[in-house]
Amino acid sequence: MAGETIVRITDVAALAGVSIGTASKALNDTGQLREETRLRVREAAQKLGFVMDARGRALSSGRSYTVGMITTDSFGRFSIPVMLGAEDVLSAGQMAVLMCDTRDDSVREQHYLRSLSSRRVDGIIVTGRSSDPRPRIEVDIPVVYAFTPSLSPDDVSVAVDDARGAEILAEHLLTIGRRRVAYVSGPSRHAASTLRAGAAAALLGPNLVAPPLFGEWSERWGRQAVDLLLRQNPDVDAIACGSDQVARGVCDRLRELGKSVPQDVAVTGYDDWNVMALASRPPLTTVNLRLEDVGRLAGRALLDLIAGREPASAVIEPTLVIRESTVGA
Amino acid sequence: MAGETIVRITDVAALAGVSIGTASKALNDTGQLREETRLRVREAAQKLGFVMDARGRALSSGRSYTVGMITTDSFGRFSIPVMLGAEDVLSAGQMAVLMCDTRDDSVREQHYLRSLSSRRVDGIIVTGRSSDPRPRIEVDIPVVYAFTPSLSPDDVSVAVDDARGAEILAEHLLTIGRRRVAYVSGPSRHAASTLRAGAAAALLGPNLVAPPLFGEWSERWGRQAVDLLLRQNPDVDAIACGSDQVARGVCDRLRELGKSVPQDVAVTGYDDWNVMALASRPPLTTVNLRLEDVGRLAGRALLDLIAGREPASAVIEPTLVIRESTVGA
DNA sequence: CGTGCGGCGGAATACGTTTTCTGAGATCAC
DNA sequence: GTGATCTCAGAAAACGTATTCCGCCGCACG
Repeated sequence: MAGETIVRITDVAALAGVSIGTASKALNDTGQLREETRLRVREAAQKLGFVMDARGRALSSGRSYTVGMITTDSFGRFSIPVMLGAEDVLSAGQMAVLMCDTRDDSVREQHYLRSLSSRRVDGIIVTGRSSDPRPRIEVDIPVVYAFTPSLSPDDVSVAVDDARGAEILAEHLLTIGRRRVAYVSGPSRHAASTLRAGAAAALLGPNLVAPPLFGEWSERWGRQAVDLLLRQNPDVDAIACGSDQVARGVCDRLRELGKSVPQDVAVTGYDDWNVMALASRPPLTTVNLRLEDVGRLAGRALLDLIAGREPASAVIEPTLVIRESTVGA
Repeated sequence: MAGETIVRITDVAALAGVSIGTASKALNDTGQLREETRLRVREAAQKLGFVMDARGRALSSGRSYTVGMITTDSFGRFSIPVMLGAEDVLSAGQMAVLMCDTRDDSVREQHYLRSLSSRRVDGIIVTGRSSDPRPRIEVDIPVVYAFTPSLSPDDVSVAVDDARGAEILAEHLLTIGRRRVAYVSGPSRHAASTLRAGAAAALLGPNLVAPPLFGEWSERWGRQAVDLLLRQNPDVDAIACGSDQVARGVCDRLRELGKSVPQDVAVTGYDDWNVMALASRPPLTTVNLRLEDVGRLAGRALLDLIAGREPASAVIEPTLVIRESTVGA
């Protein structure tokens, strides 16, 4: 175990009394060998503590068993769960993952693409900060886009269903009997932001008391929005927010004004970011984007692509998470 | 550019009219070649868009130009900045980084160690969730511990100076004239937690109005702690907290009780976690752990180790970040 | 008893580099 | 003009594995 001289497949073959080609076949479950021979080789490998040299394998098989994970997000709040999910299924498939944080810099992106190409990775997963689509990357190996879909419909993307998330929350508010709903969104320049606001508005119809308010992704904006809103619509009975951060600000301000949540006003967030959704008073009803599932699916799709199959793009439906900000404690 | 047939060093050599060995030397700045020859080869490589095949290189040079990054932290709040810093200097050194998230599972850790060993990585960076030391990993290649130091003093570790961070904050509170200070810490089972509380207490001396309070890393605990504290010591004029989360809870509760921060009570956090420190009302004075610097230093240390040099362990001193929770707005 | 066939394992080659060793030519001292 | 010294570049041997043939053996069949 601790006798640390590196053991090659040659050594395994010698101990098992077979040729090195045979040893290779035995260890990889390829070729046609008697079961007994396979076993003998495996035992020899076991005994010697053989770990295959990935370099040799990569060179001769043409497969590096390595994939690149490119993110523009510096491993932020959204890309991390995606990466964890992807890494989970990839490493179960014996793939190693090279991390590439481009920081939204195209020079760095080029650098990483060269590095990955030089390493002959079997494929690439691309993810990022937002669910807005991005330009495709031009390489001739398998690529899967996760969370941040590709603009090109020919690419394989695993996205989240942003509109559906907003609808789920709107339905929930209607279900619990709210009829005077307001929508407090993030910045209008985010496609996801307007998409969600639009979907919610469409579903709420006349139950929406005012046009969606656009601002920023912050608690401060949530607090400001409450003031704006109550001035025009003092009888609002629910506020759907574009993010958990905004929702938390909304809750704080409502409490300060003596309105009780959810009795007077129900509040919903978006994202199920624990540090916001659970710390809020009261904890937030929100939707969970299932980003780990997005990552997992993307990982599987990439494995499929590498194996020569043709996975389809997919859209993951978020799930409703009900907490005390909409249903009485 | 787009004529995508893979180009090998052989092709470069042919175009430059030299042997493949010569081409290799020219591209790697090794051996002795006429400058003109080097140039000729480089131009040929340029023209053909040659990118070196890392597999061949790894096999024949013994260097994979790849390092493993092992974290127990699922890429959490602490490990991420560390990884970004490390990745920054490593990728500048032409190293690729394999990500390995062990999720605190020793089975997964073994799996990753096998994978890294199989890939013949040049070195490993180990990081994690807390600044508490951890057992070393037993491999015979260069390893540097970042943020989470190794228990063994023979290993190279880059750590944060936890005690010093607490002292800096305590000094700051004394400097602004506070003389009745309380300390609200995290869980006592965290070494870092007790270490910081101890260091602050020692420096504050008689200016500490009560023994440190231990609880958990949450806003809720911060709010509870305020109630406990004011019952016994209604005249407290500063509360130092074990984390920004706790401090935010403290601020919220103080405000609810009609105490103004910082006029009545100054509050300090710890970690400079933006989403807490900046969102708090008022924004928190805290210490920044400089985790990216920790990562960068660790990366450089690893490069040194790989190059055969002998870098020393280091401790990074946190910096004070002054905001409105201690100095009047 | 010869022919063909199927199951099994070995030999050889390929993968794309780096690196060491060797030798050809040029330069220099005498 | 001869031998020694240098400068440069090529030939060839690694590195560790996968894979493609090829041939051997034993068996069934005619």
